[in-house]
Amino acid sequence: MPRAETPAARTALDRDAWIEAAIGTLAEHGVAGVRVESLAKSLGVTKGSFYWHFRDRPDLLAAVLEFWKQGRIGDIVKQSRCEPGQEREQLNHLLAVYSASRNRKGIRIELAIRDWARRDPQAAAVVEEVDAVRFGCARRLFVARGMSEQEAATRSILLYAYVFGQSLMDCDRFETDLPRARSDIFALISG
Amino acid sequence: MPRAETPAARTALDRDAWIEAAIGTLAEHGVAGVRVESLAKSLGVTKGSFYWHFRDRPDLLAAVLEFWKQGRIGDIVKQSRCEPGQEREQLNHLLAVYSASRNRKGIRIELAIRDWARRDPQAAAVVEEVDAVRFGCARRLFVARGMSEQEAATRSILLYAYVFGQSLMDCDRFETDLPRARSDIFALISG
DNA sequence: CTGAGTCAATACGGTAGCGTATGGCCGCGG
DNA sequence: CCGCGGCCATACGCTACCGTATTGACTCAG
Repeated sequence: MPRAETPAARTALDRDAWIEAAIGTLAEHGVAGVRVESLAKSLGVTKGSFYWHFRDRPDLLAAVLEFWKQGRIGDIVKQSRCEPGQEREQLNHLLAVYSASRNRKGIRIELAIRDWARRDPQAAAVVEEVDAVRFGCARRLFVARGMSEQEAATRSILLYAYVFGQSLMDCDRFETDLPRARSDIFALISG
Repeated sequence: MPRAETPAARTALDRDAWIEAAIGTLAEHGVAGVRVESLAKSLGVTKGSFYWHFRDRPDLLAAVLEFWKQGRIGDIVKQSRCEPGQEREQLNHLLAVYSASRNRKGIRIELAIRDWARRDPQAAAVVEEVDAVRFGCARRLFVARGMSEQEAATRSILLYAYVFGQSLMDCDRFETDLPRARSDIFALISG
């Protein structure tokens, strides 16, 4: 089976393979768990390959952060764009999409990166950027519904705090009628 | 300076010293960061001492979990006890006490343990126990204010999700008038 | 056909951490 | 004063990593 890609494209692709593998183990074991040799084994190669594509481990981690940042920013602007008048539905959509029940993998990645950010300034900067964009998107939706800037900001904080906080807990344990609880909570947050 | 303790008391004390040191680095570097040799160095001894007091590293980590569990359960029942009629104030008190602005250290420990719990069943079980007790306390306060079991449960979920979620974010970046935002949020959650 | 470029395997030295084994030191009961 | 148990130090072997250096295989252009 011949390779269809040009050499340049192959290089780029392989970097991405490493990055995606890294994100996988990041989600499962945290930053401390992404190690070049175990990554190599999971990819079926040796680290000889790794040090071809990356200068060193920090280089890979920086690439992971960049990859994640682009993905998250792209996602939030897509998920929060809506027709005028549909803002409330769109907010509900946001809550659903970012909740832990769907999107388990994404949540795990998110939590791993936020944990990482607590110790690494690079990661912290990326998380801050992503948060700022998300916050702006939510705020815009609230304002479009006629709320004051103040109230929009407050509700946006509550919204994201709730989303991330929920992902830290196992709500299923406490509430049997979770769908109803969620819709009640949505009503509280969204006004 | 002679030691006043009996040998038995000394042993117990030393175990606690290791546990507290472990919790310190747990807060700073996560579970992966608590290593017996670096812990020993920070305590001014060698690991020869460690393996006297603990069977191995997992033994220490289990002790850390137990210590934390007892502390958290004791704390929440204390913080949520109140005179009849004071329930709303007590809920506000809870929000204040568990928010990140005060209690930084506690929050860091909490987050580190929750991150740990995502990969370790032992830790997960402890977190679940603590969460259940906390949830029960909050629910009781809401019910005492005359809410239905259903609504009390829903608001309790929102309350804790907000508290933990907020500790994951740097809200200061988004909102200049944070005190006002907080009191607005409290009003939304607490009804 | 050959030389350059791409990607990976292998082998190496170095560090950090775990757990064990063993040997001291020191205080206390006999 | 002796011995013993509580507490710690030292030394060791082992594994898991990191990063480098070297070499090899395979591909293409000229």
